[in-house]
Amino acid sequence: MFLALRAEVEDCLRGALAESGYPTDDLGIERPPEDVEAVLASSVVFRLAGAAEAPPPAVAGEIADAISTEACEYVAAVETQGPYVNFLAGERYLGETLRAAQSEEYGTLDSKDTSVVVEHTSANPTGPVHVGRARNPIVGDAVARVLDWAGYDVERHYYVNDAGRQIAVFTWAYETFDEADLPDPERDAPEYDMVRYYRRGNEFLENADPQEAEAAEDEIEAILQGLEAGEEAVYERVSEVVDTVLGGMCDTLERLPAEFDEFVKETRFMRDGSTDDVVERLKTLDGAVYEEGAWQLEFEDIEKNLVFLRADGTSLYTTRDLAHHEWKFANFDRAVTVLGEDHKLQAEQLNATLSMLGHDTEKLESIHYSWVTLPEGGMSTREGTGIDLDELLDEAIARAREEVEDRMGERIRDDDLGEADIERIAHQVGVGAVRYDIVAKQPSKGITFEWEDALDFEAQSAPYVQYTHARACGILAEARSAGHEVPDAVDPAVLEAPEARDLVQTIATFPAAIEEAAEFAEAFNAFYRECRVLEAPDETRAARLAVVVAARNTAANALGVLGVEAPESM
RNA sequence: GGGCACGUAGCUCAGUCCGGACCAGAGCGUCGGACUUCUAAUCCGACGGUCGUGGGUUCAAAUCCCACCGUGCCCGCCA
Repeated sequence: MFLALRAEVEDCLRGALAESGYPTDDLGIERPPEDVEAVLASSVVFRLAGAAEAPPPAVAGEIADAISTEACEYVAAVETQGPYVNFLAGERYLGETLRAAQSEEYGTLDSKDTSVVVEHTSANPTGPVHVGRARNPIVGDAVARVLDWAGYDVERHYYVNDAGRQIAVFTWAYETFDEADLPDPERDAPEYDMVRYYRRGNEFLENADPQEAEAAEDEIEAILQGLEAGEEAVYERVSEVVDTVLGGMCDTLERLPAEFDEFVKETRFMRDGSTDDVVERLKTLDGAVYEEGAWQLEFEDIEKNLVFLRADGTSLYTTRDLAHHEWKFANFDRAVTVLGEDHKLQAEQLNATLSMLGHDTEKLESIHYSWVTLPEGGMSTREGTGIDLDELLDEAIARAREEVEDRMGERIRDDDLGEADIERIAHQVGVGAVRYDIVAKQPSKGITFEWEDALDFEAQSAPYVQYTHARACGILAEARSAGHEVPDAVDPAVLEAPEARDLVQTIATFPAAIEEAAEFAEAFNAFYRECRVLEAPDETRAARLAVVVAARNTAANALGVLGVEAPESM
């Protein structure tokens, strides 16, 4: 309804401006501050400073007078307040919102008939997922959910690096070292088991005497060459390592949950010849140069050249990623990639190159996030420093569980929560708090990991919104057992309490701003405090029950978009 | 050294794109209040800010421009 209201406001304003002979290119529509009753407002008068001769408030009055609300469905009145033109919504707006929000699908937008591939995480399969990387699956999964909600056909992809030097090192190390010489794994899971070889291999390459190191480098080089040549045997050796580690990493990611429709391997674009094909086309570009035995590409506004073919004839990560993106262009309408900030330069070069190859890079979007660091510094899989995502989730659930158990004693509601409920709530709240903490912050900002901040169970956190959902469910459960029906149609005039009206107005903006979950929860809690539902007179109770259903659906969907579970009790 | 981000209350952050009701908001923490009531993981109030610093543009700047300071990332025939 909010979207329809906004469209109506735009029409009214544009019409009034045209009538008075003012430009209509910038309508200046905005949300007014909380203490103003209007749903939408316009500061267009400021932008008319030159064209209008009169003082701003007078111009605002002139515009307001020129608007007729008779033809409007949702706009009930237009007022001015100083230079601002304010638009107030009518009963119909509330009624329609309430009706729309009765649907469990509330907030979804119509299909856009556009496919979009969201690539996220894509961490090298070298070891356990650590917290430094954890922003990627959480942000990526939330982006995919939002796009899905917004009507796009979304596919989630994990791009698997199974062709790089690190993987060749890993494969060599796995085949070379003996498990008996390795430390015990930190956890009983495949990636924790495997990462020990990787760490040992890197350690060896750094510290071994030059002759031994060189022999190892020859073996690593042979693996890279084998992959480049498409040798099946080499591919199988590498796959054993990659698939094992990746399988373990995915078990961890599923706990968030972050799941994927497809795992796209780099080697795929070597085996099907598309990497070679890209290389051939790159060589013919104007910016292509052959220097010191390697093929490179020069850019107009990027200082650094892109080497796309090594002197030994093998391809590089970005070369394969070019083939990968051409494949995306061929199969999807749009593509979004979630990447760490360390990939910024690479992403710029990728984009510039794709555009030189004749692709429309407007269809691509990348979201860069900054690393999560520890107070004492960064995290590294190779060095084994940092906190693993498994560890964070375990701790989050354990702390949430403590919290649930603490609260059991002072619980008023007698709904007999059993051990299974405690387990469920601890899981929902713990994981939800972690996700919310990550999603609530702009990806570009650095985060220093602190247990206390990541695991906040109070206001402005996932549990805050989850709690409103549980409260709404509680009311509805009581209503059901008392035999109260939720009415099909509601006369909004019955909703006299300002808190009820305010809540419905907040619910109305949800489709436009799904991330305003906390704001909505606040409105619900005010309603909860001031408006008794079950003890109200019949007609009022019915209307308020409809509001509760609307609120429950809004809470469930706001959480759903963030990928957080909505508990029916907690 | 060059490029890109980030810098707002003690702490964690909104607001910055598209300057206007913002003489800046929220949560946490601190202090004080509210459970005989549909879940107190809630609610109400108080305290708390040179919007990194200095210039500039404008009727108007946290928001735009310039310089500087601090932090992070990048500048590999690694990914």
